[in-house]
Amino acid sequence: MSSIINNINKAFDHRIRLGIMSILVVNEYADFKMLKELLGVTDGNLASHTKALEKEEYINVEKSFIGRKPNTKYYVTKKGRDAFKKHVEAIEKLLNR
Amino acid sequence: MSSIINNINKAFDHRIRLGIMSILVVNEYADFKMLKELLGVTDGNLASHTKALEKEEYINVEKSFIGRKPNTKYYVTKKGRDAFKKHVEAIEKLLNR
DNA sequence: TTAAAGTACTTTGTATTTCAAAGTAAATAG
DNA sequence: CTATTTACTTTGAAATACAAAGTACTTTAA
Repeated sequence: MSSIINNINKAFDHRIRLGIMSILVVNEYADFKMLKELLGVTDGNLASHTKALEKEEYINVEKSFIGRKPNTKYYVTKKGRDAFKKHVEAIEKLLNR
Repeated sequence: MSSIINNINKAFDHRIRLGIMSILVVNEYADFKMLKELLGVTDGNLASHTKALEKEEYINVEKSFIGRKPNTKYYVTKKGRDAFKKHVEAIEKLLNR
């Protein structure tokens, strides 16, 4: 049952989602445009990765209008922050065996 | 062109391949059974991930018989070791921003 | 001695995931 | 106005992940 990769969270086991989380844990929030630019990904690709994290309740999404333009903000949840911490620890443990 | 996830190597961006590499960089070699047990994966799954790393020339494969039983040993290549080092540094950089 | 179970993989096919292109809708620029 | 840009969402094909089944033996044990 227990293996050396057991505590690596599948939800974070992709560079784009790892990037999203590492941005959100230090920034409190980021909007679609900011994530897109920092990560250098296409729109559709980013949307599907944020959706996956949202589904797990690791981030939440707040839609509003800034002036008359739509704006989507992403926040990490408590659950997400905790899970990410465990994930990072698991990676570090794996790499420093 | 350059983003915060740019130096993360797609070939290592999966927990199983990350696990395989982290085993191989410290052990010089591991056989199929050892990898399977350490990682807790199914046979077919392990085979496809080792094949992916082999294709990139990050590991090489040596088939022989131990007694009368087939045995497959995996070694990390120089190229693999270098690429993995860069990958690990990229992850660490990302996580400690 | 032969049947059953185990070992060490490989092959196959489906399910899931990833991704970019195209689509939508409103804003701003010319 | 019309054209382009911004800010996303939807769609569907392609790639990937995965387990189950298959192959080719070897070992156990009745």
